Amino acid sequence: MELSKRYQPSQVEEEIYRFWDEGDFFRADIEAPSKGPFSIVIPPPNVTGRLHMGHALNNTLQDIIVRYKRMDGYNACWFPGTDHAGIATQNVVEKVLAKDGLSRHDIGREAFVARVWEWKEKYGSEIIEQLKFLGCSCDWSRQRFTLDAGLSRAVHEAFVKLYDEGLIYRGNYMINWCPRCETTLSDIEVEHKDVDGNLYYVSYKLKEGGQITIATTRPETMLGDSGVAVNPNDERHNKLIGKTAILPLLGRELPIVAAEEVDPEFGTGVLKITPAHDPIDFAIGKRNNLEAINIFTKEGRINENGGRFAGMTREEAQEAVIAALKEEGALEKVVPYTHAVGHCQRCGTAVEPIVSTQWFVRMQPLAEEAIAAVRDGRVRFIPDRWKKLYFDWMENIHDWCISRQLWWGHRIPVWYGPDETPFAAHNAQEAQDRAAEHYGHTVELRQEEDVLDTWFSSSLWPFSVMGWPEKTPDLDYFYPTSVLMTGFDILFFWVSRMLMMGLHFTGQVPFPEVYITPLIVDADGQKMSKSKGNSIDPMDVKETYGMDALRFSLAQSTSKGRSMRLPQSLLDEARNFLNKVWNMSRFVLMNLNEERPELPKNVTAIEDRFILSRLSTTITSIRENLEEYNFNLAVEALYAFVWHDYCDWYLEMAKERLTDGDGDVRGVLYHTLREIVKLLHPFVPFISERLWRTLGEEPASVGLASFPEAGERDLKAEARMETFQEAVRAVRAIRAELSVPQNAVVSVLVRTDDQELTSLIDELQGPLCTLCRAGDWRAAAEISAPEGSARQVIAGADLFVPLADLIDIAAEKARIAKDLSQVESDLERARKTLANGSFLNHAPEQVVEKERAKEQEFLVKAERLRANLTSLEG
RNA sequence: GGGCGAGUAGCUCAGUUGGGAGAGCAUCCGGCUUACAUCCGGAAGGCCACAGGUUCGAGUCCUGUCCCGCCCA
Repeated sequence: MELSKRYQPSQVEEEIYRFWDEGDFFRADIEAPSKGPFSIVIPPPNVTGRLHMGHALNNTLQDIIVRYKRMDGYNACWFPGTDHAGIATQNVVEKVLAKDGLSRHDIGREAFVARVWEWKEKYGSEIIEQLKFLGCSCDWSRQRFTLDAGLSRAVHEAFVKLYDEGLIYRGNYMINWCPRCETTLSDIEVEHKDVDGNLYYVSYKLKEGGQITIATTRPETMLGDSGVAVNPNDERHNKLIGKTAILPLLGRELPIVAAEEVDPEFGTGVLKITPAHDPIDFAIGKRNNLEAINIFTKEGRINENGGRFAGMTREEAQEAVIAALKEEGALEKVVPYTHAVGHCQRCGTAVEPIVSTQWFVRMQPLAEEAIAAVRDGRVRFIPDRWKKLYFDWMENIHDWCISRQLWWGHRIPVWYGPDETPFAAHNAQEAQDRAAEHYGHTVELRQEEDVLDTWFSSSLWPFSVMGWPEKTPDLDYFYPTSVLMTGFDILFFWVSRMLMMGLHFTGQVPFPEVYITPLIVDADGQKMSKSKGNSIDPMDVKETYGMDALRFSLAQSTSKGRSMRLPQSLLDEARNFLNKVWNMSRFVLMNLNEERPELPKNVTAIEDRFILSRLSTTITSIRENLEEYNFNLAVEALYAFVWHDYCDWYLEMAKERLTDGDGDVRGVLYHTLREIVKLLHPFVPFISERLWRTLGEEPASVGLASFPEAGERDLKAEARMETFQEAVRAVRAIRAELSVPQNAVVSVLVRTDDQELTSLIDELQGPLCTLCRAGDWRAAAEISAPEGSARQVIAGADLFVPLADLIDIAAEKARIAKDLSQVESDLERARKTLANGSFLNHAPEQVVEKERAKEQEFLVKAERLRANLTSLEG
């Protein structure tokens, strides 16, 4: 297989994508011999979703870990699937219907749900295809959907069990209502945003004579007022307690009650009480037996309780009420005021708090165990700090409103008898049986209309995907999963609930580790979102850079901060790197032809020992950093090794040996390349797979090859190589800074009495000459600088490059003077440190020794530089 | 109002027990040295936000301030 001169990702990715699809390489076999199970469940994306950067990041990181573990000998299984996403999916299909001028009510529940399924079958796999484009090595044979039959069973089982245990109840409470989606929302589905509004000061007459002034941001809600409250400690107003105010416009009588919740600092210190539409008012109303008057229809319009305002939207009602108050002379003043308003996370509509009968999960008993699991270390958060946020939320948890007035979702498995007694059951028959037992005879039952919050089924995901409540081999083998990787935005929605449900239903934590990914933000530090128009589409990046480049960039910028950016320069860098990888492979293969040499048993050449040692260091670094989820550090180690150690130095040194027919170099070159391809694979699966196939190695997919193991380090060789590099760089610097013509061949004289250095120069004569275009390098103790030489001081030696008339003496003097001043300031700092008595007394011995050595080094270097300078004077 | 995260080279960021400030991109200089110009070689660039404190020694630890972002109320 020939390699093109440039790496062209689109061709390669398409080819490899098909290869994986046909090869079915990611299917886990629980019977296969391995180091043991390793499993991850995917955060199931919405069926309506399209891949965004958050998905790309999250799934790239999961894939890196899964591929690494699979290569490292674990029986790795990544469970994929999608989420039925109640509101989002229902909205999508309603929009489709709307094009034909239809609403879901026009076609009815059954037909509507059928339409949604149709839609799902047709379009619901787009995001899965995109995950495949991204290179995700999920076990597609185990793909699930939160609304499929198996998962529905899990939901019914969980619901009935919680109900029977008294952990699910039905009750009339304040909930959040989205008038656009026409459903309840849980607390965390409401986003609070500051809104510029007004504070309206309204005058209420007192029945006993006189008046009071009440400030409110929402005058239209006064239509539902049933009381007035003041703080009992507020000297200005507490004498009003027990009196009666008269509601303007409607003339309703409002008892004035005492409530500690009233903030005397806010407005006038007098609060109007609308128990049906404010959580605080609800509590105050309940304590004082005030009527909760609902004034809204489910579409968010004023209902019959609003008298002449009935039928108006909230906005219209506000305007009309203000106008009427003005007319009545009850509006005292209007002051601009900014306040927080809850909005539907899904559609952005302002949420209406209303009192309504809904289904709830009693959270506290569930939370306790889940808190304990994190506290005692059964679950670890990475980064660790996230557990604080988790505790804060879990310790102040509220009951979870799980009923949704939607048609798309798990219909609540509750049936009502003729007297509204609820029977929770796995199915209609069981409900009949339970009802019959209750009533003593068969009755007609009516199933609850509402469906469950989508997150209810998601909370069961880590075990429901494995077949729970059945006792399946998968569940037995892969549960608990090994790690959960997701963004912090669903820490409450999903992670904490999975912990609670996992512990409750399986008695085990669903995952011992939770790795929280950073959030991708734009150049201004803003969250990427479709509505802001500041998001980058991964599919566009696929076209321009390829998915490997995207994955590489994402991994490279994934540190342990809370947010990360993805600048284009990073994508450029990744693309360049992959092109480099491509070309270095091409170079090696061109030189080897069909040969695939073994690594020699004993290598002797310094550069061979060096590259193998550095390879070991790199392997260790990648392994350690992946174990700790330090993706950026793993990538950095790999990048530096491949580009700098292997390409810049080893390959360059190998060139001459290849033409000389050296045997060792071929083996080392090829061995290292093969190891690099394997190391690359978790990060950039497409290009590495392509290269692996070109190498013709076994097994068929590099993803099934074993991950490299680190060998011994050879510090001696690394040190000698470092000296070599310093020498080469010194001559290159001379050439560049003194503008020695590119094609001029120079000689290098090294004055040193260091035997090792002398032998090193002898041994590496060839590469020394090649790498800095020298005719020869000569080392001896007795060497004096020829007339017109450039000079450079390296560790343990003076280096002279005779340039005769090519040399610009002034430039050379300036060059040396600059070095000298640098060394002198280093020397001075070292001297100062060592002159400090407390340093000598307090610092550890090694540190002092190190400082002494530095002083000596600088001293020698300065001396030599000065000598070089004076010799140029003459 | 409370909490969390960030502030290091022009840009994006590394810097994990406190001991001579790093990378990539961008910039400047020189090169089509045939694996790669998505490249090669060289150079320049930083009171590590600010002010205190601990320490022989602080980018790193403590306190406060400023600015930005996010979450919660």
